[in-house]
Amino acid sequence: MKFSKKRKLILDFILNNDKHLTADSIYLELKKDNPELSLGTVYRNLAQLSENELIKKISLNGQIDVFDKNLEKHGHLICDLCNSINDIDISPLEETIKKMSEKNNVSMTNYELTLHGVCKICENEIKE
Amino acid sequence: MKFSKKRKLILDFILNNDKHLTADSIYLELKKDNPELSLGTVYRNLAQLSENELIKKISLNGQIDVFDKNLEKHGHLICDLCNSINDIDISPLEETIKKMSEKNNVSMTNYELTLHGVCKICENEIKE
DNA sequence: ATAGGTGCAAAGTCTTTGCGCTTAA
DNA sequence: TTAAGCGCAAAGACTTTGCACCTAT
Repeated sequence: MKFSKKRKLILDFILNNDKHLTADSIYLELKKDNPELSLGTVYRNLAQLSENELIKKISLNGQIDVFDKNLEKHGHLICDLCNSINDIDISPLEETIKKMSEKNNVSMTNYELTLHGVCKICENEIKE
Repeated sequence: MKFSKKRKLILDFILNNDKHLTADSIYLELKKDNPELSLGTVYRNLAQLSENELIKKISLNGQIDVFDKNLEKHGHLICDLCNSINDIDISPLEETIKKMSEKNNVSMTNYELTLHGVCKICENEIKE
């Protein structure tokens, strides 16, 4: 994989960002300082970078794909109110899920867990 | 909610089918005997029926939504080879997930678990 | 030198929607 | 009767792709 200027730009942006980013949000943000950047390039790079496991592609609630710098196995919490996405540790489930796949007689290659609820920030706003 | 002929047609088809169906597959299948059926109607009915909890909308791996007659809480196994979707029992995780949401300090409303791997049928084909 | 990357715009896929007609309750 | 549903076709949202030019290696 070649490391073009655009590719570095996109990768750095993701690595230096704590949010879960959509292709479009990356495009819009980077376009501010790089007006010639095209959305197609962003999509092509996100595909390339996630194939090469430098970032992680997450298909959560259908609609929009989101990209994550956290390559570790983890779950997501999507807030019902603000739609924010937060990573959660799912190591406590690891064992049970493995057993489950054995019980179902399947050789598991991967799994995804997504919780829906109200995030801490929104919870606090309600209390006020 | 009114129970029009088309709505009954679509609901019955889902309830009498064991597969996880996409809007398009429902449309194509029903159109055979109901040539005037339109895809918009299928989408509108699927939305309506799942809002009223007669069927369940499942957004799995991003792209396409799928509809399920199984209203019980359950997980899904998507086969890496044939892309089939099978329901799996996730009751063994219930407790741990609840604890996890408490630990993360969020009021959980729902969760989804999807396993990826090789289903029994494909597994057997490989062995042969 | 050249395989791979880029911008741009067109096309693709899935889903929603506006409109005038139809139908269940 | 009338709110809700329908067919149709157009539009939306997100993503991919073809092409001619450019650039990292």
